Amino acid sequence: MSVQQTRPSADYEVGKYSIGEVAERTGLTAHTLRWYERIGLMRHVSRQRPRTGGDGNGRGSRRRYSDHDLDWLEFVGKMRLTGMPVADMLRYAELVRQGDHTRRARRELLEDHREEVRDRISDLQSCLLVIDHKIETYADAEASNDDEHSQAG
Amino acid sequence: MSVQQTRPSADYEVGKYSIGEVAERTGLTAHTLRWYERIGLMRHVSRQRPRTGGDGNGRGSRRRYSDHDLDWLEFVGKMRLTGMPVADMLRYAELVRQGDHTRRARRELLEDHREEVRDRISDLQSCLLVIDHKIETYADAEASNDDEHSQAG
DNA sequence: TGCTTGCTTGGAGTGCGCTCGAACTCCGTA
DNA sequence: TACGGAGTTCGAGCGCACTCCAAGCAAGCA
Repeated sequence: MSVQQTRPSADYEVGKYSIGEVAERTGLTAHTLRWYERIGLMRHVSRQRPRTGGDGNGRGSRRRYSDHDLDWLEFVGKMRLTGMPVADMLRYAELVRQGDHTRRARRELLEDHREEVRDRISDLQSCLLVIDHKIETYADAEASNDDEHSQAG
Repeated sequence: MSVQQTRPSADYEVGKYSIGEVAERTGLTAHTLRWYERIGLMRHVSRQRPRTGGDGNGRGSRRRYSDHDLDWLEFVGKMRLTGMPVADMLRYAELVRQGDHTRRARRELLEDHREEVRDRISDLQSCLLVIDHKIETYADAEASNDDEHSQAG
């Protein structure tokens, strides 16, 4: 679940999972996984070289996702769930690729996003109160079997 | 703020506000207000009859929004903010138009939506923890000036 | 050898919620 | 009477985040 800075296991970067398996695990479609790679939201996923030769990059070569890839996808999934635009995630991904000296920028990006998420939560909570109130009003009206004729509602 | 079943004031339904005023008050654009009406998300807004005659419905007649319209727009705004799809709000609006016998259906629709909002809030809260954790990790790394070379992060 | 299943590519298409444009009308002020 | 500004209509266009398609490749199995 965690996206860590280092990994104990040596095969953390080894391609193990087909696109189908990853789709199933992440809930994303294979289409979306390929699209993420195409737009640069994921680094280039390693390919399985076909037995019939070639360098593993021609048509017909297959993606093999590593645990590292899965961790990244999980993180991306969380960010998407919080409504971070793909463009911002791309920016973050680029910072990661640029190396350690971008850590401060990444942290600031996340801090800005955290503020947005907090705002969003409080928006939702205040809307929830409105919904609760309205449901209560309906429940009361049903209970008392009244039949007033307002259009508001 | 409230969308009530009845209103004390007799002019609650009287058209008072131009589309520009309503746009300013609600934060929606005039385009969006007209679009809401077109798709049926608002009842037909009353029109100001031009002095040169006509029935007030030709090209050039102007919308006049009432307080009732503003209340409805505010409610719609809340629902939009919580991510209710326009199609669902349309369904709700149609139920309102159909009259009091649809109150139960409306309540159920709102209850379903409330569940979604609650789920959304808890999603956001759990994502917030992940973001917090990640920011902390970055802050620690910055504080200790370390320079490990992982790609994850 | 053929068949099926799963994968590959680049590019086109989709659904949502607006957003904008063109051409026109009305109203108030000079 | 002219002009600017706000409003009208219908319909086309846009940005986002996918989603799908056509044509072809690869591997397993009968």
